[in-house]
Amino acid sequence: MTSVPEMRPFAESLPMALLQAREVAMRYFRPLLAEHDLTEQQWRVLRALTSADDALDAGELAARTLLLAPSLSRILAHLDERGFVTRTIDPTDQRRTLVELSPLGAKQVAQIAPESERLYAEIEAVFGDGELHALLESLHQFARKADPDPS
Amino acid sequence: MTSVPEMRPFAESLPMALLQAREVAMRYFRPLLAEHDLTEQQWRVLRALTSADDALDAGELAARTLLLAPSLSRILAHLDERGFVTRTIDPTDQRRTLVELSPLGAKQVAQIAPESERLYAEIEAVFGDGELHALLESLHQFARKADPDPS
DNA sequence: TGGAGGAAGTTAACATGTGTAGTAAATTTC
DNA sequence: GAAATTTACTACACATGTTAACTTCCTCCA
Repeated sequence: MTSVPEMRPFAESLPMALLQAREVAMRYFRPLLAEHDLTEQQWRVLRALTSADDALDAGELAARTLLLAPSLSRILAHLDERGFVTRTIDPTDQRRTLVELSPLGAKQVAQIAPESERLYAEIEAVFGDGELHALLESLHQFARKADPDPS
Repeated sequence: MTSVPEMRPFAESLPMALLQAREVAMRYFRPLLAEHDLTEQQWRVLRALTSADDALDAGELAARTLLLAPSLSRILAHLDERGFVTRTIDPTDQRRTLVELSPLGAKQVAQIAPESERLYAEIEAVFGDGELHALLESLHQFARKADPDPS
């Protein structure tokens, strides 16, 4: 009989709790994104570019969207095909690719944003405004303090 | 000029905060899993079976690991090949597949568990024991209260 | 100054995630 | 008791996660 040493209950582990919470949150947004034929990751890219309000190089964009470079590369190819972003080589450093939201891409974001905000407000309402902000603060603090490699 | 309506800053959104926090947490465990040639998802399955301490049907296992049935199906095929789990048809309900941790699988878990617990303790130490428990409690509460479809 | 070493990005290969459709066994319904 | 429904799993298609290899370009220093 191979007995397993004491481990905390699976369902109560931090990684599972985070995954479960994210799953719950994303259930609000998935139908909206599906309506507009956007994956979660594609939306993250459009969102990050909107928030940056300027061109970003691929590395910076990867960091902000928490995507790996190879994934981002493919995603950008798709978004470029659909006309939502433009890619240009940085003239000051030709290794870098500058990514910018196109007018069509901005239009797409503008079309989705209101409904997205409505869903976010729904989450706030259900969970409680104060609780949500406390959770966010706790998450940010965790990311700051626990990051083993704050690159 | 297509102006985008007010949206909360991308980096402060709940889905990104959850993703970022999970990313930070997983950075502790990935090297350990890689050493043992296990993906995150495979480990979730082994962990869930260990925690259950009994055979689970595929549906229940999918629910507990937050995996979709098609993903779980493939993962189980791989774990079966490696001899970590066994799959048998439930004699009392032949629709169901019962999944059980094999002795070899249990041995594998037993080999990883101590180091995993050590890493978990490291996170507790860095972030603070109280803060971590508060965060976990908040995450569980969010999952309970905000789930739009508590199946 | 030019070549070694490093950095940025892409491509490739394989596994998993996600959604849709299909299949088989059990259950329900009439 | 047979058709319709339910339940669980499987098959397939496409997108992403992950690692490694490769290309091109930049930096730096002997």
